[in-house]
Amino acid sequence: MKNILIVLLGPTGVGKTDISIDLAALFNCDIISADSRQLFREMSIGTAVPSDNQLNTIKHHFIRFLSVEDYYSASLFERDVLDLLPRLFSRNNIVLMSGGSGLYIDAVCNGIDDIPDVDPVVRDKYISRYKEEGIEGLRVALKILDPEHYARVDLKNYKRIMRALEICETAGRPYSSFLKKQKRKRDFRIVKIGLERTRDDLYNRINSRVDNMVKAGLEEEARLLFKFRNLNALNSVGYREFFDFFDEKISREKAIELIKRNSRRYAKRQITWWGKDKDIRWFQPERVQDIIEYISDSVIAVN
RNA sequence: GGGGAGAUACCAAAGCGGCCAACUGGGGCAGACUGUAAAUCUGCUGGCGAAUGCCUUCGUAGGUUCGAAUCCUGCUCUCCCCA
Repeated sequence: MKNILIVLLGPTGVGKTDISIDLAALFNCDIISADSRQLFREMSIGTAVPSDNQLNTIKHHFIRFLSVEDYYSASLFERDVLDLLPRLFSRNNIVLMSGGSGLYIDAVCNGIDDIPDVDPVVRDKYISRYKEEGIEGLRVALKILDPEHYARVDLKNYKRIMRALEICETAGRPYSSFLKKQKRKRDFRIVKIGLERTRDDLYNRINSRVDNMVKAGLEEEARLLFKFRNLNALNSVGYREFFDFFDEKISREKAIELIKRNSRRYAKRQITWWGKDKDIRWFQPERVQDIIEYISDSVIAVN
């Protein structure tokens, strides 16, 4: 096990991109982006993809390789990354994965259970059931189809219930029967590095980054994607708020304000997500030198 | 100078004698989350406490009352109208 996957994570706006470029240049490795929105080629300003310059210096994977109309998921990401890694490791025993999508990172590090794909017809069926009967209708159905999961899910979260129902119906057996929750063994070492800042610092950076995105033409980008507004990829901070502005539901100023707030909230959720992961070693972004040392020590420990 | 309106927790804003530590919204904080995850959902938000609870609040100083954010008086400040 002399191959190492360095995972650089942290909330939006901490400064992952710049550091990942520096680290990749130093260790001469590629970067795997673990970001569920940078996947899409039609989106770039609002998703803060690395600059052209950065993309030209370091080889990035999983950035802008899909269309917003394509389906993608954490498990596909796991599969694709695991397919790619052997090739990257054959050139260098270090690979850097950088991103903020916790579930995607989790899928690569620990694996995600095999669950059948959902039949779109079934999905539509439950969506309309939700529309007609509300969450109560979904609960009733789940209680019958999967009492075990019913006892455990957040019964106020319709997406959770819906997903379970979809699986129950397409698979013909309870959703809970698929959840093994076993960590997959990987044939490479994983070193998780988290970037952290004080809350004030982070929020200030997020706020001004949004201003910069707007200056860079976020509104125009959103306008071009307006027609895709119902696609999941566009249910993203920075776009949905502008869509509401285009619909004249809110003012432009309000939209920008909400983008900032929602970005802050997103960052908070990311921090909560990683809070319980004891394997993460946290660093202030200014301490790049410490990060480099930490990585070097890990490499030595492996060899 | 004269007349009127108002001062409520981080902000906005209800409450107008007891059910008020105080509706609601915003902001914030904390958390959940195995497939749409930049999504979806939950709790908390005067202080102390695990909790029954206790302590300090509704500009400020007094007063009325068994009891006041709510009524009365003085003071301070803000806003509006007339001059």
